[in-house]
Amino acid sequence: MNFLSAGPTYDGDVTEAAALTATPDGASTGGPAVEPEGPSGGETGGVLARLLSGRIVAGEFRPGQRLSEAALAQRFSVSRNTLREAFRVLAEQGLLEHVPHRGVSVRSPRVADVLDIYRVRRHVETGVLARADVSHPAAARMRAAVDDADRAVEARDWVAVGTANMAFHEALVALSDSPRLLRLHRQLSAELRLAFLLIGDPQTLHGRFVARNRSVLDTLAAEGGAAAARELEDYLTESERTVLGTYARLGLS
Amino acid sequence: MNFLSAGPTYDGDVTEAAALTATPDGASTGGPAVEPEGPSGGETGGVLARLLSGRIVAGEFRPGQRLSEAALAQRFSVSRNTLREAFRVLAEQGLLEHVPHRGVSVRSPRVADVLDIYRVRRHVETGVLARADVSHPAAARMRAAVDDADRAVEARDWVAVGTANMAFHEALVALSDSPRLLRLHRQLSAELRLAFLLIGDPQTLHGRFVARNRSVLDTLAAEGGAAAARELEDYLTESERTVLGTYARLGLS
DNA sequence: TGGCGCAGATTGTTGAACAACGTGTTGCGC
DNA sequence: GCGCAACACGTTGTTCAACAATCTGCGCCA
Repeated sequence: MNFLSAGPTYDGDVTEAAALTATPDGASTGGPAVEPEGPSGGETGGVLARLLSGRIVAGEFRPGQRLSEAALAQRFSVSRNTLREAFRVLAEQGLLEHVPHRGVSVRSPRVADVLDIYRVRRHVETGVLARADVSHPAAARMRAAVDDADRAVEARDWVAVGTANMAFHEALVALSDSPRLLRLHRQLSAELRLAFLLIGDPQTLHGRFVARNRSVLDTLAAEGGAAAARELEDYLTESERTVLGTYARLGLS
Repeated sequence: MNFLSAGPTYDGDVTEAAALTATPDGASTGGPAVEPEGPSGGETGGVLARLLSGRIVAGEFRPGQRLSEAALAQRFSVSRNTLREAFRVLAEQGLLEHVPHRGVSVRSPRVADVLDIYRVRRHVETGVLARADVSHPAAARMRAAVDDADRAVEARDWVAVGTANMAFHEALVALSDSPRLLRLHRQLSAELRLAFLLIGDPQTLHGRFVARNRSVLDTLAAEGGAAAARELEDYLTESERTVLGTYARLGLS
């Protein structure tokens, strides 16, 4: 049976061609950060990759889910070839998994991936923080993210809490003024978000660490980068333990 | 004038279809490293990307050179669509630069890129070294790379010196057991090699630091990771200064 | 029950075609 | 002669249809 010809099977729009005419979302949180990089452009391939990336981390395609070339090509009104170019980009970024004659699926991070992601995050974030300059513009963005998170917690808006949390850590890495570290961190965040999608429950995962963000920031201002880095390391390790615990409880990987 | 129709203009083979049937080269230096990752597979797209990657870092395509889709597709006997998939992979890795309606060209690192690459290298390599375990298998690979480099210096084989030098640093990062750090480092090395190709002169760039590799390794064994990390940091900074000096002398970027 | 083979579906890749965009050139007016 | 617009050409962006190769699920037979 060919389910491609059955139009009414879809839950959403039949096609989403309009989504490709404009940039899907800001992708980044803050204003004019470092970012002189990126595969940006105006052509469909790059736009499609960013669009898909946003949909994936938003949970529209769940971890492990297979993405059919024919179905998605029709859904976004692009050719299979153009879609495959976007697939290659996202596979290279670690969001999709490509198995040669079996197509692509949304990456489903294993325990080993979670361990590695947190190891690199600790490595990068503590290193950046230890060398950080408190007067760097990104420090103000960290402060703003903490304030946003507080407001979101008060409003019980856990999605906004998660967004503010990610903005905090991204601003933290932006302290380094390194486009490559920032890019690496974005990819790690995206991968980690897949792990969060896999285990669900954004409240406990994000909500618990809002106060600690503020604490790290205060320590940075009061005692300097080294002390803040030590605090951040403990914080990240505890976060890792929470995620791994949930993995174990759910019997994953 | 269309130089595509002029067959005898080529210096090499007219087509290189045979190059796609087998893996081009080991890509990695050592044996079974960490590497559970990678867009590997058996299909042409992935093989082609690795093949092109090897050619680029080997200097067959020079930094800044434009890569015509039609010409390369014919040269490697693949379709433009397949070639474009490989282009997207390599652009994502930072080896190629993609400008929307102007095609791809080999990335030509600017001073800002060199600064950033060395910053991240220092960040990663010193961090790994500081936490390193001397009994890790990768330490033996570091030792082997140092020995190889010595032999290559004696034989005045500067290409082999460069290879051994890169093997040393890759083994160093492998001490972390982190696939993501290793992957990041490989990309940084590839980008840095583009900078070396841009300024030429591999002898002074690689040959000067062979002895220091051994020294770092000895310090690691004798005094531990922290001391070795400090030494490596100085070493990398001096290497950076050499590269930037050459950039300035040549009036680049 | 357990393996075999077959049919259907999906991916991998190709070639041709056309639209869209950049670039260099020609020719015009000043 | 010089600046500038129109044009022609080459290249990239994208689509479509087709076919080979591979995977998957199912029925069949022993």
